[in-house]
Amino acid sequence: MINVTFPDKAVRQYPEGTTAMEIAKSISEGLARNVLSAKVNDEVIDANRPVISDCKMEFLTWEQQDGKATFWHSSAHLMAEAIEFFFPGAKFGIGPNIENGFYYDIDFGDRTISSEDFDKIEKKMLEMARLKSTFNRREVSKMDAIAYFTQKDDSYKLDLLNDLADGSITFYESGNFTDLCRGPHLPDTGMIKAVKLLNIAGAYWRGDEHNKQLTRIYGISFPKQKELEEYLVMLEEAKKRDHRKLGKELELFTFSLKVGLGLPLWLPKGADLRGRLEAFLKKVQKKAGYVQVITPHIGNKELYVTSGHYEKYGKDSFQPIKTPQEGEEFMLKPMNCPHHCEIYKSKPRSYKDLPVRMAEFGTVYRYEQSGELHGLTRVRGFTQDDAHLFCRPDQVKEEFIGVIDIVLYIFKTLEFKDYTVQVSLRDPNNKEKYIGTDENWDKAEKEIIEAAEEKGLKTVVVVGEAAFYGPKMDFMVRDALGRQWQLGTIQVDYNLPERFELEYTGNDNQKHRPVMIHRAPFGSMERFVAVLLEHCAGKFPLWLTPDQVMVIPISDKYINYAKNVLKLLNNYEIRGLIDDRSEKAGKKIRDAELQKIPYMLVVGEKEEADGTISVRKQGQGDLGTFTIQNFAELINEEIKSALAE
RNA sequence: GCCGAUGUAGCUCAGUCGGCCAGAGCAGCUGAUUUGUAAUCAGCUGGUCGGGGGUUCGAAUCCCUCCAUCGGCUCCA
Repeated sequence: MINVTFPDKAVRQYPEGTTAMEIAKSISEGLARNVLSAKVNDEVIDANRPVISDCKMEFLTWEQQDGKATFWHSSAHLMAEAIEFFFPGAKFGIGPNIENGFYYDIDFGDRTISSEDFDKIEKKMLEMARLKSTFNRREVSKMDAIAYFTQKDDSYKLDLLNDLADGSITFYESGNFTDLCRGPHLPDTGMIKAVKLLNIAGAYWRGDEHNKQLTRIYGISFPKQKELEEYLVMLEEAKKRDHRKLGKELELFTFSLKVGLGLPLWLPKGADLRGRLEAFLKKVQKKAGYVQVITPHIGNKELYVTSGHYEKYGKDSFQPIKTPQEGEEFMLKPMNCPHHCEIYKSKPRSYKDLPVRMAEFGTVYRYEQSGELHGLTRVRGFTQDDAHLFCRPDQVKEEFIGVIDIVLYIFKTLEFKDYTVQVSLRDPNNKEKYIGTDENWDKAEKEIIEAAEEKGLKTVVVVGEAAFYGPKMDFMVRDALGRQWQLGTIQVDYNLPERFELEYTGNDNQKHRPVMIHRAPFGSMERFVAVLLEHCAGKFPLWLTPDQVMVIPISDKYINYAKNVLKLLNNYEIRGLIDDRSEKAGKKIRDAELQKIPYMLVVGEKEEADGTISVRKQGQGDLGTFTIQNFAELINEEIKSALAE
C-alpha cells in the first residue's frame, strides 16, 4: 500500500499501481469526471498513469492553469491527427500548449494550407474527439524512436530526438496519431467538446531564422461549447480596446506613408495627452533630484563608434547622413546615452557631485524591420523618457532602488496592477555577444537582484536577455490581446563609462570611473500611451485626459451661458469644450460619451437662471445639478486623490 | 526580413462564379429645426475599387508584381 497526501493534508492509502483517476473515483464520481491530469510530487502526469510510491497528489481540472495546459496539449495532438488525415505526409515539429490554447508547427511540404481549411479540420477534430480515444503512453528506446520517425520521414522529430537521452523517451498514441511527447495528456479525447483554430503563421524551426520556416497553426479548445463562445466574445471585446482603433477614434495619433513607415504623427489631442504625461514625470523626477538636458536628434558617427552601438547595430540602422564635408557622417540618434556621456564630460566632476541624474525626453530613431512595426508599440521614431544616472560604485544599488520607486509610483498612479518584473542577465555560454569585463557584469547582475529583493519585487529572471552593455530590469505589461510589452526599464552599465572614459575625482584625489544607470520608467512615450490607452479602454484618468468636460447647451440660446461656464471652470484649471452645434442634447451627449469625455455639463434655461450646471458622468449617467464651484471641487478632489503618493 | 490573410469614400462595410454610369450608413457641406441626458429631417459633396502590368470585346471581380495593413516568426541598443 502507498500513502497519498492531498492538498488539504488528508492522507489515504491505496494499493501500489493505482492511477490518479482511480483515486479520484474513490473520492467522488463528480471529481473523476472533471480530472484532466494530476500533479504528483509537483510533477504533472497523466491521470491514468499508475502511482507506485508514497506521494503528494493534487487533481488538476479545468480550474487550474496546469489542467488547462494538459487539455490544450492534448488538443494539439488531436489537431495534428486531423491534419495528418487531410495532409498525409505532413511533418510535425513541436505542438505545445500556450497560455491561451495551443499550436502545432508543421511542414506541409509543397502543399499550402490556409484558414479556409480550418473548418474541415475543426470538424474532423470534434469527430475524432467523440471516439474518446485514450492517450497511451509508452516508453521507447532511442533506437526504436529513431526507427519510427525515420520510417515516417519526419526530420523534425529526429532532430528533437538528437537532444534526448536514451531511457527518457516516451511516445503517446491516440487514435491514429503517435507523437514523440513527454506528456501529460487527458484521460481521453472525448473531453474536448469545442475547438476553434484561430490563425496561421510562419515560425522558424527551433526559433532560428536560418532554419526552414514551418507553418504554425494556433487553436484553442474547451470542455464546453459555451466557453468557446464566451472566449470568442471576449476576443471581440479586446479588439475594441486596441490602441490603433482607439487612437483613431479619439484622434490621438495617425500615420502617413508619405511621412514614412513607423513614424507616428501626434494629433492635437494626443500631443496634449503626451505633454501632460511628460509634465507629470518631470515633476516626479525633479523631486527625485533629476536635472533636464536637451540634445540634438543627430550625432557624429564617431560618437556611436565610441559607444559601440555602431558596431552592434550600425548595419541595421538608418544609414549615416553625409555632409558636404568629405568623410563627415552623422547618424540619427538611436540612443541618448552617448550624448549624455558628453554632457557629463563637459566639466570635471567630483565625488561630491554624484550622483548626476540627467533626464531628457529624447527622440530616437531605429530602423525596425518592416514586419515588426505595430501601431504605437513598435515604431521607428520614438521618444524615450530617458535619464542617465552617473554615480559612484557604492551608490548603484540606492540609485537603482530610487528608480524602482519612480516606476512603481507611476504604475500605481495609472492603476497598472498587472505587470511582471523581468530581470535580464547575460547568457554565460555566449559571452561574445556582450561587451565589458566578467567582473563588472557579475557585480551589476548581483546589484540588480539585490535591489529587487530589497523592494520585495517578484521577478522573473531570464538568462540571455541582457542588453549588450549590461543587465537590466524591465517592467512588462500586457496589451488588450494579451501580448507582453516592455514599458519601464532600468539598466546598469559599467561599459559606456569605460568607452567614454568618464571620470570623477574621489576624496582620495584620484580619478575614478562612475557607473551609469540607464532608465526610462515609461519606456517610450509612444508605447506607454498605447498600453495606457488599452489599459483604460480610452477612458483616461481625469488629470490626464485631453478634454475633461463637454459643455452641452440645450439650444443655441444657451451658448453664451455655456461659454461663461467654461470660462469659470478654466479659472479652476478645468479644461473642456463646448458643443455648440444645432443638435439635440441627446445627440451631443451620445457623441461626448463616444469620445469618452469624463463629464458632460448640460445647460439650459433652468441652469442659466440658477447659475448651475447639470452634470453627467461618462459611462454612469446623470449626477444631478451642481454649482460651478461645487463641481470644480468635485473634479479637483478626484484629481488630487488620483495623484496622491 | 520570413509565412499566411487582407486592401472598395475620412470611418464602418456591401458589391467579386467578369457585363448597365460602383452602393449604404456614419462623418463633412448646405438648408430647415432650437432641441433636457446615447443618433432631428432634407438635399448635396466625396471613390484612377492600394499602385503598376497582364488576360479579355469588357476587370473592383481572373493572373503576375510591387506597396501597405492585420496575425504570427525572427529581431528589439
